[in-house]
Amino acid sequence: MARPRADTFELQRDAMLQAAAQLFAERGFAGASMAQLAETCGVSKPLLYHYYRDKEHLLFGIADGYMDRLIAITAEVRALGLDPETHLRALIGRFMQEYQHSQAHHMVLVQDVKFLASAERIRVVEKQRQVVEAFAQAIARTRPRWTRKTLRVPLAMILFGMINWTFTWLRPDGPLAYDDMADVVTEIFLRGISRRSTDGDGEAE
Amino acid sequence: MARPRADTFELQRDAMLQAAAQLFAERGFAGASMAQLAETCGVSKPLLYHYYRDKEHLLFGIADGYMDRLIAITAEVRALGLDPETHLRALIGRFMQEYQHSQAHHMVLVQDVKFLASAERIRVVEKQRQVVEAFAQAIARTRPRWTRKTLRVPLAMILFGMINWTFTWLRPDGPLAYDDMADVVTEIFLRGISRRSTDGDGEAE
DNA sequence: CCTACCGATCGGTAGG
DNA sequence: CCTACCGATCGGTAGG
Repeated sequence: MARPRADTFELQRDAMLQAAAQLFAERGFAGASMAQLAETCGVSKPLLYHYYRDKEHLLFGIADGYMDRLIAITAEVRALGLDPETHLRALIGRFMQEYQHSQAHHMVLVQDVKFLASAERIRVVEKQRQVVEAFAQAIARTRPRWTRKTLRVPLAMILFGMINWTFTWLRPDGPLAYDDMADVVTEIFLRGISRRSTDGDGEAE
Repeated sequence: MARPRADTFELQRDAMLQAAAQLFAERGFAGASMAQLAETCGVSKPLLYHYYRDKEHLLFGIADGYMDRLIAITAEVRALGLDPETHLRALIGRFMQEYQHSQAHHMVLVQDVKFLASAERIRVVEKQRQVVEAFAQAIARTRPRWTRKTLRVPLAMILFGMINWTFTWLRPDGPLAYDDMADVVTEIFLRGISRRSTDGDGEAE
């Protein structure tokens, strides 16, 4: 009873975060103004500051919340208990599905995290590390015998390159579907890391 | 005799462009100030404006000049007259070598081209299209029989993802050498697109 | 939750 | 009349 508008509060807060993600993605964090954002949201600038302490707090909300979503996906897929190759396929597929609806959030994550203060930036980077680790593990499990330890993370980053770079060219309303892209990427990557490739030492079978 | 300091002029101009690339990469175009740049260069702000009309002109110089460099590399490799697979290997290798020394330029290209006015942005994007086309052609030549037309450019973008994403994680002074990364990427990609993969229609052999 | 403002700094240019 | 360059400050706008 003390806070009858709690639901509305959260909805309003989230709507502002979505609008901020869109604006930051378009103009960059430094290039976007709080006045523009207030206008987009149809509220006054002071009201914006009622929901978020400052501009950077909006940025942190976007990046941190998005990373929580990506970490949740890795956990959901892990809970399915799939065999290694199906597991990796599922990870790639689920991520591409998420990307299709999170273009703004992802662009903010890539280009604007550097504007966060040290403590907040470290929190976000640590969550990114968790996601990379989930992929590195999934990759390693498909080729348990040969993967060189030094290539564990680089292989994951190569895979992330293939799917994350789509933010520069793939459009949700374009001719190539995200699901098809996921299939193509999965095929290329699994074939690419198959027996003996990318590995020259004695651990190979 | 009329312009005895022409050489100095070009050197000074280029030094400013390098410093601007570094600063824009670190703080973003909108987040970097001309005062900071002038200080970094050890010159007055008005002198900066003597060499470059305005802030955006610096940005255009960085992006356009860098694209000229990348286009030149595709032309140099093409002039070698290599067989298809060696040609693609050479392209990847030469690009990774260039990337090792052009981190700032590439980050500016990816994150700040949106700040260019329409005409300048279109000029840069057109040069990017030329580089993508050079890669798409090189890829298609390695698998002349089966590559679906709809995947021509997407395959090139997948390859660019693998090498361009390195700007988010690979360090020139890190444990993994750029040359080794080029080898790993080339291996994965060539294996990945080998016979029948990523293609389900009758054109496959 | 608004109008009305602030200290500071922005990109760009004046006179000399 | 050109270039190369300075100290100081312009009109506007940023985050708050």
